[in-house]
Amino acid sequence: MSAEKNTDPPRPDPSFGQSFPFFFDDPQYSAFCADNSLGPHEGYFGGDSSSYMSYTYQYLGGGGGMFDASVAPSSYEVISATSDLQDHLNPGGSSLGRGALGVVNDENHPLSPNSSISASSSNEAIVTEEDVDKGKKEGSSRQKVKGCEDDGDHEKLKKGDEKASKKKEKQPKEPRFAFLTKSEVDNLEDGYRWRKYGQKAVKNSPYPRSYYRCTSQKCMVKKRVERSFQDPSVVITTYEGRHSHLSPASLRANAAIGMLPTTYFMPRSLSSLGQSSFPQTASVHEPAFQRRVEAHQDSDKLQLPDHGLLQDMIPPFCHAQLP
DNA sequence: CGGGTTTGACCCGCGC
DNA sequence: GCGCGGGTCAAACCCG
Repeated sequence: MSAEKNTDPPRPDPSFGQSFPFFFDDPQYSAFCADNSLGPHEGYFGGDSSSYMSYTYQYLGGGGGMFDASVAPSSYEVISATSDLQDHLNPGGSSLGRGALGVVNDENHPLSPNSSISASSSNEAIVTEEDVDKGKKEGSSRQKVKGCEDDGDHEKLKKGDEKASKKKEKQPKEPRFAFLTKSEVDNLEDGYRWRKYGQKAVKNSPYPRSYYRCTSQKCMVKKRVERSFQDPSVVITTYEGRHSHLSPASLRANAAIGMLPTTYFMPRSLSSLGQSSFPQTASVHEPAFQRRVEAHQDSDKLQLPDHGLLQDMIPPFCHAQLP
């Protein structure tokens, strides 16, 4: 995509924070915590709107990061994906304080009502009910629900029929995954091809929000890109849905190095958390996750919710590898 | 010419 | 019921 036009609001000078090393060699590909501190990276994973999972992990030097260098973005730094997305989307609201990796499933909200999270580490992430309520309010927006399934038939229905069908079959929302990224460019290279289909001014923010769809046929994945009002150097990218295909970049890269296209990298901290010197926490309300996490709590290990889900949702440079 | 972007109009659910 | 605001559509435009 060649460039946002200069109709965009003035870009802040990129003030990239302290970075720390990943497993890949290219020094461009680095990441840091939202507070620019080294150390564990925290996140939340949720299964549905009434569940969530929090975890903490550390990028271990030389062990592998969360990022697939072959398709990693080249001009920005991933701060984190966030559960305080709503806060960034809601300028003026109180901050949750930390960046966090999050699946924003839902009725547009990453966390369940009455939920609270605390991560026991040097990077504490706390989500309060207040935050949840705020997020709920902010997340009151909704999307049109297409009458068509994933059969790739994007033909427009007649307005009337469309309306009717929309009202009836309220499809469950696709899971969402939000990234905070320090970048001077809004539209981050993530290995997939996107077609912009809309742009809207964001209330209380000078920065517009752009809407993209995956250009691949039959792939209904969307992403929203906007700049944080609170920190204009931060780009908030929200992915929605699961790619039904591999990313072109991933395919290219894997072909180049003779890998199977389904091979991804996973941080050592995720594949063998027991080796991490940092404490991990996992608090989960969703039963399925709860069982799995509890089973690992004694060993202080973290269980990711669903690798398949994550692989489909997370941008290719962030794919997790099946253990 | 095909594919992507721009942008105003439109749709729709929610809150008041 | 109405207005607001987020999300989407689609025609016009741009560009390689």
